[in-house]
Amino acid sequence: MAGGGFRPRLKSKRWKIEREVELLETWAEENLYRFNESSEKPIIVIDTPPPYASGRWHVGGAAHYAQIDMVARSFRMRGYEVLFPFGVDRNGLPVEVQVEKRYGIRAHESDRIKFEELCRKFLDEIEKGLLNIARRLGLSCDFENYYQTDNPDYRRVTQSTFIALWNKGLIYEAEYPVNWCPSCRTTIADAEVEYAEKETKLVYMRFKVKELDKDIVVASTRPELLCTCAAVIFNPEDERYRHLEGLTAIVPLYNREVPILSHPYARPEFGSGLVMVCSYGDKADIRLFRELGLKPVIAIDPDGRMNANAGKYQGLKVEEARAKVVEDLESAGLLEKVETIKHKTPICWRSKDPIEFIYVKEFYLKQLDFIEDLRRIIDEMKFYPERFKRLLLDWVDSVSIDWPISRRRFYGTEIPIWYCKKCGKPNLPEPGRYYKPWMEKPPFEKCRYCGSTEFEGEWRTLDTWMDSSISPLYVSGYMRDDELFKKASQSILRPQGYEIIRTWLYYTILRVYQLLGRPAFKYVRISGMGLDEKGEAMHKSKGNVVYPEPILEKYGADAFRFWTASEVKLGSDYRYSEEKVKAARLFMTKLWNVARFISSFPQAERPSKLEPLDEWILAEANKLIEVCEKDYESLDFFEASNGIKYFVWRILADHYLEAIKPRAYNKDGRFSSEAQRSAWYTLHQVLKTVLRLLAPICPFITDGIWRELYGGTVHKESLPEKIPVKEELTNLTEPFMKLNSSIWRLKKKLGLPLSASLPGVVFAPKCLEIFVDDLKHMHRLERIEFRKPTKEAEEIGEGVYYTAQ
RNA sequence: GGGCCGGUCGUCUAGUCUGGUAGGAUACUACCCUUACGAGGUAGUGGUCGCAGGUUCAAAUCCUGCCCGGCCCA
Repeated sequence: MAGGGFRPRLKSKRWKIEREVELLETWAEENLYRFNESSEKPIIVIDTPPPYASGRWHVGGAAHYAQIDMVARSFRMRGYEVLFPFGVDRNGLPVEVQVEKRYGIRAHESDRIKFEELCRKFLDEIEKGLLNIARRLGLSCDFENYYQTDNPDYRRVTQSTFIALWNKGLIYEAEYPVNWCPSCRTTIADAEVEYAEKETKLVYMRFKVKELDKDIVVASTRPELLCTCAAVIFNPEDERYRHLEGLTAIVPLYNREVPILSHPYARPEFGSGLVMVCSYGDKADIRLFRELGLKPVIAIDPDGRMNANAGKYQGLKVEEARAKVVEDLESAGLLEKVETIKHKTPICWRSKDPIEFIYVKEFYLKQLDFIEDLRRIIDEMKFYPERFKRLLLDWVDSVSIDWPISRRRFYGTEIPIWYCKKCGKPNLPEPGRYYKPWMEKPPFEKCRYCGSTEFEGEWRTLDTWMDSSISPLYVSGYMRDDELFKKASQSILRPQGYEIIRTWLYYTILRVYQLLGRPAFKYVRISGMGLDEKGEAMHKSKGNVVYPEPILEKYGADAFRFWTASEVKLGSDYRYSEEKVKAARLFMTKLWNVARFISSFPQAERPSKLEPLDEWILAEANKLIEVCEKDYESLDFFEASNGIKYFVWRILADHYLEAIKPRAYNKDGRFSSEAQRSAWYTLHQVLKTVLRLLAPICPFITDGIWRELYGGTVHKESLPEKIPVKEELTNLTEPFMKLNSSIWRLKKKLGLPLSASLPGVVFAPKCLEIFVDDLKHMHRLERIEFRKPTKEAEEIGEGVYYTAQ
């Protein structure tokens, strides 16, 4: 074989992006990622976040799913049977809002059956796009069996869990003040409330004190709630108002008498230090009414208008009433002044409109009773990174009311209840099928309480988190495949972003605990958010959304995936940057060409004795294996991807490949055939190691190379095992690389091309003597000595000397 | 007001747990044309590590206070 004739088996000079699409087809044909239920391997279930089908994925979303796929693939290569389902979340308010917008209709005024159809049509369109991009990213899910949270089977399971919890006595109906979104016309849970800093007017109003012939000034941002004012409070420490304790204030415009009390909630420095307590301006009001034993008056209707309790303001919207009240106070001489302040206002997470607190009868799921248990079982789950466990526990600690689970909306899982027309009591069906009480006859004849036969079906739906919070149960076979459920349900991994810890994660843990009495997850993996190039969250309204499709087309899915793996450590927010995807693409080219070079040489058996340099690169490869294993075990890809890149580019390509070229080609037979075969063996060994380590991150190029050079698919391989070599050889890496750099620098200084021979003597560190043959030919050295340099020798690098004589 | 995360070459970041020459990517400059790769290679320019104190022989790293940005909770 000496003397040339080496041609790369990989022909193209570059990894072609079209090959990715071909490989997708190959994988599909080969059913490569099918879950084998009867496998003997340990099972891991990945509770993939079902993306919400109300919009397209931006690069952050796509990156997140690519990472989850890396988790799935790395588990597969670590010897697990991986159940990696793909689901689409299609329930709930967001889609209704979009459909209302698109068709200019209001759900409350539309025919429900038609409205449902419009929602489904809209969802189908969006879903198609989601599935396309998910496939194109190379997600190794079983796309033939993806689930939808609005299909009858999923809704059947949601309803069954509702019925089960009802039978356990965990669900009750009650009339409490709730967070109410007037524009969505529904109750929302605390977890769905956001806060926005808004400019608000702080209105200073004059109240008369009945017992004294004197006015007091009360400041409020909600003057329209004067009609509900039930008390005026001041801070007990506040000297200014101590004398008012127990007196009576007279509410302006309404002339109602209310007590003046002291309570620490009033902050002396805010406004005048006097606060009016209304039902209900904010959450604190709710608490104060309860603590002070006040009687609430409700003045706002579900559609956000003032009712009869507001007197002359009846029928006005909240903002209109506010302006009118201020006007009237002014003309009555009761307005002291108005200040503009910044104020955190609670808003609805979907409509972004301010929420109100009104009395509504809703169904509640008990959660306060479970706080202690939740704390305990959360502690049993393993979090990556660990710090996010704290975040969840903090949320658990802040839960203060039970979870309102009924929604006055339409596109969701129906609450499976029929009310007896005679006695009004709720009758629930047996679990087992999907019920639509608003349009179906009940599956029973008589009321179980009074025996009457006339029923009225419940029209409301469930909070969509009632559906989402059973996703791990659904995918692991709960109520669908008992065999699978038994094997799989205690080994579930939840990957998700930190922004839905208090919703999806919290609710799932609560629900699974209530249903099964055990932790929902073994592992929880929490990732950061994808931001734009400036580091800001992407929002349609901000116009800074970047979509992944053109990027995948331009740079390929592997480059995109490599970018997301190597950008930041797990848990940190990551910025999208086209420059970085481009850089990842360059690495794909580099890897391809490394493989292309290696593909010039035949695969050889391990020779009885490896050349020292070959053993050294294998020792470095072993180190890389360790780094990757550790990273994959912690469900992260940052260290692995960067380690692989550094190894392939900076160590393997720059130093090892350059060093062994003379020996691998062995053009004039200066090396023994055994030494040559040692290089051949090592080259392929190292390439195979790299391909297997990188396969979870870049499944296309690694499989492309593997199939062409080694046959079969890399995706059926395990992660590589270390090859037994002397590990301490890695101590030579730094001196070896420094020596090479020194000589390259020297040749440059002397104006010699790198291919020229070097006439003088190089003095190198003693430890590198074992590489002498390779070093000589690599740099075309006349003489290299591993001893103390002579006096004339000049230092050309750390520990490296040269003299022309 | 409280909690968490972050502030490091022009830009994006690693290093902080476990103190010891601040590493990479990108951009920029010069050179090379070496039988895998010019979508390469080699070499180079560029940093008072947010600010002020403290501990230490030694601080990007540990401690205290402050400033700025983001997120979450009151």
